[in-house]
Amino acid sequence: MFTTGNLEASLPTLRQRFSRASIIVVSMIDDMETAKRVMSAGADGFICKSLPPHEIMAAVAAVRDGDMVLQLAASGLPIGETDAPLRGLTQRQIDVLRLLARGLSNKEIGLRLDISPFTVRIHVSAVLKALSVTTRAGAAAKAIALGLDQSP
Amino acid sequence: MFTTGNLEASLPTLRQRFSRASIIVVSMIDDMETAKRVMSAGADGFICKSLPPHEIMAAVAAVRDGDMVLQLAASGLPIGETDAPLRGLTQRQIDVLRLLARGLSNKEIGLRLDISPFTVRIHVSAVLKALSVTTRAGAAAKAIALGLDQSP
DNA sequence: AAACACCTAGTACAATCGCACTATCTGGTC
DNA sequence: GACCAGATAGTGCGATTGTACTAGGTGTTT
Repeated sequence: MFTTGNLEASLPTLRQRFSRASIIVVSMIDDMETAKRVMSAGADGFICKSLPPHEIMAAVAAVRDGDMVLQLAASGLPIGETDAPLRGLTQRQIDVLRLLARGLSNKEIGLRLDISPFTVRIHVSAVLKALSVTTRAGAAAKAIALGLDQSP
Repeated sequence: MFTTGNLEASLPTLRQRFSRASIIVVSMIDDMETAKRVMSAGADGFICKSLPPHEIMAAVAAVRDGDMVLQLAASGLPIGETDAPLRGLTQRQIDVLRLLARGLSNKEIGLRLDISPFTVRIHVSAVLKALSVTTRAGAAAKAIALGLDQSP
């Protein structure tokens, strides 16, 4: 992500040095001509920063997934809503996540919740998938960010 | 990379949804207070866009490598390292911990810091011992509780 | 020079993790 | 009844983790 101005000159170099990165320009400028020039300079996306956060998020996600995005406030077409990550979690999964975020192993969580460690693994896998992470450290970080570190 | 303004509100969500990404804010605003607020919101770096392109490039590269960068045009001081609220940890251990707390594996951390995964394990073990935990999920939780991913 | 702290890199090993399956039971819905 | 979501429990397997060693390099301190 980037902004225009002097930085426009840096775009080709950026594109070259970080050829595998996604570059999305978020600018206060809401002008199609500027947008196209920026895209030509090597950006994968251009979005006006006056747009609501969830649209910016959607644009970032889209670019990360390989899409090219060019979205101005004047011609703003909606993309999608960002859902709260906790919405998709069941109560049991939250129970597991809370203990996971304290550093407990599957076996320890199982003892605490009085279920088999195998079952804990099922819940942990679901939690990782729901939070879009692949490790429990990442899940713990998100759990803390969501305020799940409080004692039950 | 990002810009301030409305986007500041998007940063926590961005940090959450793209927990493994590096976020560097490039802003026309050249103010320490703003910079610190942005860093607290989840950015890995803040740099004034009036700075010359090569400095911006260097900042981007540094952030990609795991450093935290806070660089204003006015106070030209090059880099504001994360001053350790984590006593007993070396700078390298903090580097590792910060990446660990985002869910990166030892291999990924090694690639990011350009060191062997074996060396990463050494640092991780030291971190776990220093934080009195036995798992990286617990370390991630403590790291966040200690404000590792924030700025004082 | 010697001691110390730190970063680096490797091997070895047990334990755990994460994923992909199958399977049963319950409760709610169409 | 059929269907589905959720919780439970298990096996199998490759990858990862955490610990315990050895070992070389750098830089600082005494």
